[in-house]
Amino acid sequence: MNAASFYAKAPKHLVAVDCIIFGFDEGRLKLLIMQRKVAPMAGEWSLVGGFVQEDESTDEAAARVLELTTGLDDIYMNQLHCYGNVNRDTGARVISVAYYALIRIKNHDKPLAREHGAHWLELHEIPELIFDHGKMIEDALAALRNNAQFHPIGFELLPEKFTLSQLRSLYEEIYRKTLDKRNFRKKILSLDVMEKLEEKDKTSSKKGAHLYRFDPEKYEALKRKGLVFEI
Amino acid sequence: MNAASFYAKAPKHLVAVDCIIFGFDEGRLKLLIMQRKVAPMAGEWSLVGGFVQEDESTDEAAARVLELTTGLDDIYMNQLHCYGNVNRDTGARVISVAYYALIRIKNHDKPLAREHGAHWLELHEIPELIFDHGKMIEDALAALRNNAQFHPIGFELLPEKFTLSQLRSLYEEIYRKTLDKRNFRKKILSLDVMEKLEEKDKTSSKKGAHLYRFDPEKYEALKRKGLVFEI
DNA sequence: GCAAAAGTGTTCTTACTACACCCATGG
DNA sequence: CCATGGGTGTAGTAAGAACACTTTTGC
Repeated sequence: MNAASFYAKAPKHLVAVDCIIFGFDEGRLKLLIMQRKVAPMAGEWSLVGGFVQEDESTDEAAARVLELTTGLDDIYMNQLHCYGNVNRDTGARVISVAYYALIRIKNHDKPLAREHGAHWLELHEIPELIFDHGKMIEDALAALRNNAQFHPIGFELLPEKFTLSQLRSLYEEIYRKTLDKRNFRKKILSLDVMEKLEEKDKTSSKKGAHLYRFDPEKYEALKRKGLVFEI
Repeated sequence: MNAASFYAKAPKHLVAVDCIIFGFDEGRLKLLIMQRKVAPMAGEWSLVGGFVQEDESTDEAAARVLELTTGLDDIYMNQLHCYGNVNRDTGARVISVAYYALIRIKNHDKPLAREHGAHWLELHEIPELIFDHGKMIEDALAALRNNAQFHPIGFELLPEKFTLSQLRSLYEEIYRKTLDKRNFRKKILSLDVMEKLEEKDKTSSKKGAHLYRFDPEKYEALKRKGLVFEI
């Protein structure tokens, strides 16, 4: 077989990207989902997605789709899985590559999201979704849990400056269990990957809590020492 | 936009699967790689792969491709990652979904593999591969290491009956470090996921070593107790 | 002065690490 | 009888889990 027929003989497929967009606000993990605009399943709840174009990688397609609904670029994004069942999309055979993104919910373009019919919902509020999108969310949550344990990705969900209480309640949300306040502080501070700021946050207590900032250089130093971030 | 044009307007892509096939033989981790038959890059070393057909899922395509070269079905296989860069394949734009497979090297159909120009090579013998296949192997090794630590997948690479020394040397290969004999035995036996057989294997010692067999039911019992397999 | 969240240490238990000798057997 | 790999136990150390009170300050 020559090269031309090798490639020419092979079938072509629609390839989509779907984004599981996590945010953290008011102490709760949230997901950005939207109401589908086209048939089949128009009006039903769905993840944010789109087709991969000729001139873009799947990563680029996911970033484009994300920016279209949130106005954000340069955000943390990870490929989750490629969903390739023949009948997963009832409108046509579509292979979908799913990505999960972690965004600072305060930073996103709220009017733009509204315009696209997108809404932030807490995990327990998520309605039934089209196709295999429910499974995608389930898988993304599992991946987020695994990933958060050994990589400093939690910080992607918090504002740049945050208190230890906020950080702890984020991990409590991710792991769905309460964490001992003293042990958590001891552990995260022992890793020495954050800078302690002079400023205090007084929005949630009269005493005020110190603000911290994740320091990528300190994290690199930790890795150079051969130690692993684990929380 | 109506449904017809929504799907019709989207571009279609060639979608391939590539398999990183791990085996374990003579105390060494090995990979099955082959010499490519078609241009471009004919004759160069490559992973085993093929195009996803209209009527099969990506998982099915990977299983088909694997069976074509090894004669084996019902083998352990995991999706690794979808590689979607525009120019990753120099012959055409091809999106590739990579899978890694763990096989019992003794069981595969050797003549069939030879017929396809496939060879088992140790990790340090792997030549430069076409496209991004080298990166795929790197990623697969990292995934194998992560996965082996918390899931009982090592057993997929060993014969049904194996000695503790074989099991330990497999983990030494995967982790690329020596493991203390006594601590390893203590740890793996404490998990209680293997059945100790009466038979002994005398091929590598005069005294003979007890054979063990992985017991999926014992593993399920471990999980029910809320404990995690970790080695 | 009191409510509400911030901040702080110690003890106990458990799991991992390091380490060296005897055993059984085929040749 | 000896060379070879199989098999075993203990002591020290480090990390995680459990747990309660004092501090600050706005109202």
